[in-house]
Amino acid sequence: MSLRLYDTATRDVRDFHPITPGEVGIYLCGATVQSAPHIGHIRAGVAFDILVRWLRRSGFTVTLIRNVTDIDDKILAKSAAAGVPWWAWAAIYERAFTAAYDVLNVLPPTYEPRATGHVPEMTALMQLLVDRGHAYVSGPGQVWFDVPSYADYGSLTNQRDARRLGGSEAVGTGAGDGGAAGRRDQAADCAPATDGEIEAGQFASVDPADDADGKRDPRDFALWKAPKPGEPETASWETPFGRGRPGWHLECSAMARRYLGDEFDIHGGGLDLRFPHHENEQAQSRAAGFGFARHWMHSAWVTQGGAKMSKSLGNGLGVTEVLATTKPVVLRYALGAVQYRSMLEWTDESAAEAEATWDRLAGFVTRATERVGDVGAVGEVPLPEAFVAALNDDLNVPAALAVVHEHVRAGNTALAGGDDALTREQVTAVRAMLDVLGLDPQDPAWVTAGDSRYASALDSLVSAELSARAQARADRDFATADAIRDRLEAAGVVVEDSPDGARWTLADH
RNA sequence: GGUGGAGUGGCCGAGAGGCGAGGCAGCGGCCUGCAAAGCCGUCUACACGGGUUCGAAUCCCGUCUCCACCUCCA
Repeated sequence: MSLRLYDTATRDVRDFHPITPGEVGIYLCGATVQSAPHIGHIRAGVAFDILVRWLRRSGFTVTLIRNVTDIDDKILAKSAAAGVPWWAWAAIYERAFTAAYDVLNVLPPTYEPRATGHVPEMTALMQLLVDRGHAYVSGPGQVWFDVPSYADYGSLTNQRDARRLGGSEAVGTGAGDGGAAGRRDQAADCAPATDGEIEAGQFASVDPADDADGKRDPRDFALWKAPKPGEPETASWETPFGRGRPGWHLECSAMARRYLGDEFDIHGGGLDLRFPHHENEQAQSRAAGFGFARHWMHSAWVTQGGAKMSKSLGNGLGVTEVLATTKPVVLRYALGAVQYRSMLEWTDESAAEAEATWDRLAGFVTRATERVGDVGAVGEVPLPEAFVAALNDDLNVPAALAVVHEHVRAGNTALAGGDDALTREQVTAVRAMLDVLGLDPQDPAWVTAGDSRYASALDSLVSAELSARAQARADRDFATADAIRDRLEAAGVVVEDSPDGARWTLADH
């Protein structure tokens, strides 16, 4: 059974076959570094990290390009308000994103290009579009993509019929079959009464400067933006079309081509990027003559109270904020445990549940490892068939975790029954599976590095207490034994008795 | 108005025509001096109304509710 992935463009799950056998090129829309990352951003990072890990585990060589948008309207506005150079502002948040990805064990991309470093590539792409009649210059530094000139506009998100705002081309193209024509007519029938209203509402919030700058069709979008009064000199670049800065969409088309070629396998990002960002990217690249992405993947949001977490709503839960009360590995578990196309509701309860479940998984691995010893690297050990099938089915992580839990149960039973061979077998399988999800409890990423002298001193002290407690228990002096346990608990040390004697761990909180 | 998605047990969350996913919480039991951890059992659900079928959570028709995108967003 091979990998099957949902494709946003075709709206179905289908077999994934890379252009070059054995190699996969992925372009992932990364952060616009204008503010600190919230857990929604990181969910996307984790979702695609699981994809990358799974592809690699399946034998593919993966090239992951995740961009950084380090120039845009909000970066300019916020940095100006703060009295900080825009490039310094961008750098602050780029570091914040990198730190968040790292702490959650999101593997670094093969390369992480910045928009500002790719002006030549963007200029070349614009030139190509102008030459082919798909872009026009309305003034110095102001370049637009000509939507009506590109008949296939709207194909990614199926918006063709809806976007009649600028003229008849998009509606009139193609013969279409009877059914499609019927649907169009139906849409047209109920349109006139509300058309004007939609149009007004639709573009009410568009920057007035854009309209004033000679856009021919309301749907046309900026490839290059002329500098606005008051913007810093450093925020614009010289091009044959005049001085200006990149439009949001152009950079991704240009960088994807630079690092992955004219056509590549997978383009990913958050669901909210589908339109207009990805629709526009595809239009630019295909109008320029390139195949661009063959497969589109979009991860769903993290919500709170049913509402999407977003910068504009201001309800984003910062990664730093969450990590104050939640272990990084638990946050990763919580963000990764739901299938990537499902909304993930974040509550205190969901975080607590993730912690309880994680403790069960990690607890087994810890106890089993103490019993049978470290089983070593698990990156190559065979994975249970059901686990493989689950991930091959559009990365069905919940189903894959069900397999993990079955093995944990079998492992716990083996552990309790003293069957070391079986325990070893199960802990190996459990770790191998969790490793694919970036959640191997023995992964160095999750080990809190501390001064080993502290650990060693603490172990000596706790061991002494536990020896005293063991003696008290042997003497059936349970009052003393329990007092020792209570004292340790008050100090944040949790004691668990087992047939092999007492073991201790540090409490989570 | 257009486009896309969702409604599953107390909660989270897979599944997508027949063989009870899994987890969390609760309850009962085993184990334990007591706990903790673990194991076993238990709570048998698919928004609503029709229909198709030997059989529907799953397919079809209709209805209701919710969410998102269409403007910057992961």
